Amino acid sequence: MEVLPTVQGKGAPTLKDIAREAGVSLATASVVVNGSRSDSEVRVGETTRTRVLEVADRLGYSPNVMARALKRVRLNSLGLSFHYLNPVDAIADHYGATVLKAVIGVAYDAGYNVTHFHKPWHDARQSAVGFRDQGIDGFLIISPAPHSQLVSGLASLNIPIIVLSSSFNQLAAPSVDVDNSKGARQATEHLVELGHRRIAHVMDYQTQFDTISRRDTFLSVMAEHGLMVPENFLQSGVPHVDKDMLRYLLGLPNPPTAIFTTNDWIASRAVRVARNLGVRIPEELSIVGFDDSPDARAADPPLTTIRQPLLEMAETATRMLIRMIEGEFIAPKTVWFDPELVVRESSGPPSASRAAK
Amino acid sequence: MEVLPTVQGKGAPTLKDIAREAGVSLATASVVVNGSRSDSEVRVGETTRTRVLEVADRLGYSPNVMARALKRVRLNSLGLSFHYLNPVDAIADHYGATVLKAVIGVAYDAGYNVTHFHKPWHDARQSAVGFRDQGIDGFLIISPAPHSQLVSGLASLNIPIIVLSSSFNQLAAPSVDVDNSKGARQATEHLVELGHRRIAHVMDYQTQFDTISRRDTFLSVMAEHGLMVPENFLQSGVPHVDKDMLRYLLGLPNPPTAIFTTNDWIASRAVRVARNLGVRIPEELSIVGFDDSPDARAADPPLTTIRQPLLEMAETATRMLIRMIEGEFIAPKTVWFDPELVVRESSGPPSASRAAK
DNA sequence: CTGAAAGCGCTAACAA
DNA sequence: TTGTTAGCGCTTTCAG
Repeated sequence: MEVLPTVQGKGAPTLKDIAREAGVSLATASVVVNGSRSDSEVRVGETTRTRVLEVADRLGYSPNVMARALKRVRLNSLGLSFHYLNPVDAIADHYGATVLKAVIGVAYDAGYNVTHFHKPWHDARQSAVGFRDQGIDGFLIISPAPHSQLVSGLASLNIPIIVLSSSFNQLAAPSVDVDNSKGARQATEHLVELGHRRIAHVMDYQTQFDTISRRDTFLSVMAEHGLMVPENFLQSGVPHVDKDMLRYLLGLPNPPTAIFTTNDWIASRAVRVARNLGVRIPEELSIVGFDDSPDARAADPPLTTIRQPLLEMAETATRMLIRMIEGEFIAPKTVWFDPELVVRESSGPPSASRAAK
Repeated sequence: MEVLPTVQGKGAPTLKDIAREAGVSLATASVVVNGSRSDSEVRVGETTRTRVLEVADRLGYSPNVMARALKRVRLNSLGLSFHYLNPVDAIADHYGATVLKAVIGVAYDAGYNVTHFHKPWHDARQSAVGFRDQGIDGFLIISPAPHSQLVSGLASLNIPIIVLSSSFNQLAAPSVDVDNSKGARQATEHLVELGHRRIAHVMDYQTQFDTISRRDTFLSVMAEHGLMVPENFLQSGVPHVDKDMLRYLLGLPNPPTAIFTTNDWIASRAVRVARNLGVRIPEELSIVGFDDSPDARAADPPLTTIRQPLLEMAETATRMLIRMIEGEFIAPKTVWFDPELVVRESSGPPSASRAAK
């Protein structure tokens, strides 16, 4: 029976062991075991090499990452810091799961592993310092708060970082984001082209950057078309669209014929509440969301929405990080991804009677 | 060739730096900086101690985890291996996000961080060896396949591991799971008590362990009550309940008056398809799910379901792992969590006409 | 109370 | 082609 290697620290075979066993020097063993230099094939004789490899295999050797790290080689390890502090909810689930999937996939393919860092962000400058020696090569910061000191802190320490989904100005690091403004424009123009004139907007009550950008663009586009948006057409969900809000909106003297919401989660809630209120969609009310999350398909009727290519975005961010880590210079700019209008069944032309002023 | 600076190589102050700066020896600095022995308070003079601390603070010192690890101290780091290979879908989203939240929360409170490991599982024995020196103290394995070699491999290496959501027999490690059998019993008996006699079951087409256990218990309970389950009342979603299946089920000479599904996702699909088919729920058809995921609440009507305390389960698993890592012996048994029947609006007594044979 | 010294496992000059 | 050697930053006896 083979001798089972044990946990690190409990006598796992070391390079020294295999060197002794194979009758070569430590250095030779090292070179063989991790084809260090490209010319290593030449450096070590074929017989020696196979012998060493054989021993390494027999002993169940695997290099001690920690020791290797001490030599200031890259650790091939990414830090990931999610910034959705909210309790798990429908949005966070999908967003987080998608991002995680992308990051892990790309990292794995590139030979990196990813570890979570969730130290408290208050006192972020301090945290940043703490991260430095945690043994990661770079950080991916997911959706940090607008003025996150974590970003500036890490950046000032010269740690490679990429920011995802939070591309405010003056960001001290490269970032990846969807073009929220373009998406909001697509949504608004879609509705306008269908003939809607009275369009309401419902946003999350949290003042995230993307949320604001979507609302502002909505307002600009409406203005460009000479359409007025009454003050009370601008609502905030808490964070869902509740019956009262919708009833209020639809009970106005000149009710909206369409609603553009800041995300699919809110939109799908709105659809459901509307249906329970006996409002037919899209005949009596059009609703357009944002994200194209599973909520959009699951809604009944399925949502017209703005697709955000989250998976690709996260993959791109991860690749950028790895390139930075591997020495490439990447300017602290934002890579914008184009959103895409996905027309499903929750939007249509306003009915003649309602469209009439 | 140049060696690119890694995060930690960036000229961060070392213990040596602070020792020199404070005019003490390396050893003293070490003792002060990480109150090593319980009697360290005594070991170092108060003045020296404050001076060292002050310098450390001023220089922004933080210990190099890698170097410390070399000394075979615990690394305070957990490995996490998710086993949901499927593309991100609604179930995986919520399951994964909840587990991750629990694990990270508990780990953080205990001063551990968590890193993802997703090396290929085929060739698991090999992978296990590879994990050993990755610098983690223990592994949390989420929902491994029934005969995962990863589990046995890791176990044989004597690495502390805990398995979540996959408690088949002969497991070589402690595990945490919901009592699927009890849950299926609650669901089935709920339906029987409401007066249902013809109950169908729809499961995922994947043969996961929990799925099988739920179906088998459903059958046992039905048998205990002397109720027959025709062969064609046992269906598999692909993985959703499609129109045809439901139409088939309801079109049978003696159609079921209720359906118990293997999870909420399938149940919520079923509810929606039924509604589109013009079937009223629960008057004409009762549907009971499993999990109490967000899908259950989001369904219309909201689902009666079996609540699985996933967050607590994952937290418990993490705590167990940490206890193992810290030296406590934990027997390789399963800790079962009780499921709980949550009655909402998707279940009710069968209507008189349909209940009649 | 404090310092000197010996490594942890590995890599990379530099020798041979 | 191979071996020797000097650390990486830290902890920890063991002497002063």
